[in-house]
Amino acid sequence: MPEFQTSPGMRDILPPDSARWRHFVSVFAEVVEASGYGQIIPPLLEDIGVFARIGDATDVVSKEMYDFVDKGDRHVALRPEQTASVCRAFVQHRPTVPWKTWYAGPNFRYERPQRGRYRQFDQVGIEVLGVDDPHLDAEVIALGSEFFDRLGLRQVSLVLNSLGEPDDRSRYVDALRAHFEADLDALSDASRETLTRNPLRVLDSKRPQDAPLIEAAPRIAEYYSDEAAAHFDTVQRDLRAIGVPFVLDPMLVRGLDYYRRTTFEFQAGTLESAQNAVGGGGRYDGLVEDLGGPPTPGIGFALGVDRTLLACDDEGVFAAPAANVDVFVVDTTGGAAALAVTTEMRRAGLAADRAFENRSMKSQMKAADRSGAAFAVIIGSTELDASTAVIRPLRSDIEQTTVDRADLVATIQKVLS
RNA sequence: GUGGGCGUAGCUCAGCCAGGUUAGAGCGCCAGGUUGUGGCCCUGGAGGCCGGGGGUUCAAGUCCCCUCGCUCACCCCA
Repeated sequence: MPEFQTSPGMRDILPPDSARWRHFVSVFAEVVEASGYGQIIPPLLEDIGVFARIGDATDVVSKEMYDFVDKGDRHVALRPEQTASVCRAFVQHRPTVPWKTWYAGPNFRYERPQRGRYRQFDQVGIEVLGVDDPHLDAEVIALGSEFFDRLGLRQVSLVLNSLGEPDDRSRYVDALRAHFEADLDALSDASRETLTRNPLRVLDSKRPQDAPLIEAAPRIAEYYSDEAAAHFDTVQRDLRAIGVPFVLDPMLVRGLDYYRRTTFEFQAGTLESAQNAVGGGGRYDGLVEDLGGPPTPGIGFALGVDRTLLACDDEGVFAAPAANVDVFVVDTTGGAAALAVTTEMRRAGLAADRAFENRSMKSQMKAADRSGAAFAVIIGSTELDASTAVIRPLRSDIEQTTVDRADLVATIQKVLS
């Protein structure tokens, strides 16, 4: 074992995996920028107070924060998510609304790593601030669906719920607590523990023991105000109108305290139970105010890059990695000719690679094969003396040809097209 | 934070239960067979303090304890 390895829950993304990582982000950027969203790049580090507003009842804040005191005695934390940062930025810069933003980048949570869960994990997402309109909820949700579609992932389902207005939500939480406390013995130990911190999350328990009591629990819909009910109705009608399939789940309660009204989650059908959520979001109308700004409605979602890529693997979305280069230059005369030829090709816009250390032709040809290049250009002493080069197709049975060095780049460009 | 499984070559793993001379395989890598040509085949080579520490023993990759790491699950979340 080497002396140094990646810290727990951190990992290197190596080629060729890094290529699909970049592809993922660029597809996302295409989808949301075509809908008027602009990229925001918040810092990785914020005053810990920014994230504390996510909610004391959440593990994300209470146990999983990567926080420390810096040399200036500031208590800071690596961001566990980006929504709070976006809201902080809104309060700080006061852009005109609607403020439609997207982001991509790593977040940090100090948890035990497992499949699809890392301490440093990447998310892409969008946030819209300053608009209280159910049609926006529908747009945001639809963009998430559109992205998975564009990525090529098929088995993703959209789960939808509404937590009601804050008042509705708190009346419901009270009712839930009363319901569970009336029959505390029937609840699992873990859920009893959850109940004291956040009664809503008991609904999320997957323990069979809890199923009957959860089934018998009051439903959030019974506590909606007229406004909340109307808002949610419109969102559902919108989604049907534009052909975005979804399933309602009154038990969908998202983990972060700031959610209210519309909440949703994207679940991958190929991933097993607990880690099947590849993305989630909802309204967080009070968050900007909590951070010291004016009352401002907000909605957004975040998608987990790692988990979505796991789902992509299961569906074989990224089949064969593409070749890195068009041409591989084999030079058995010392290597200077390969330098000249690859440089000329690169300046002409071709992707070209070569071997070093003056290896044998056999060795260089093997490297050419491995590179995935469509053609090898071979320069030996004969070609060097005659100012020519051999063009050898590597992916077909076509005969190799010899061309003048002066015509080499033009010829390659022609055969590649 | 809790529990299970696993740490042996660059990678995937065998060997451990029933300790015994020099620790293996496949793939990958390098070289040669092929004095100018990749893939297929053949031959050879490099590459291991068997995760680390302690213990038992004449003897430990193998048994025991501790520790670190990875992994899966719980919890929580993306």
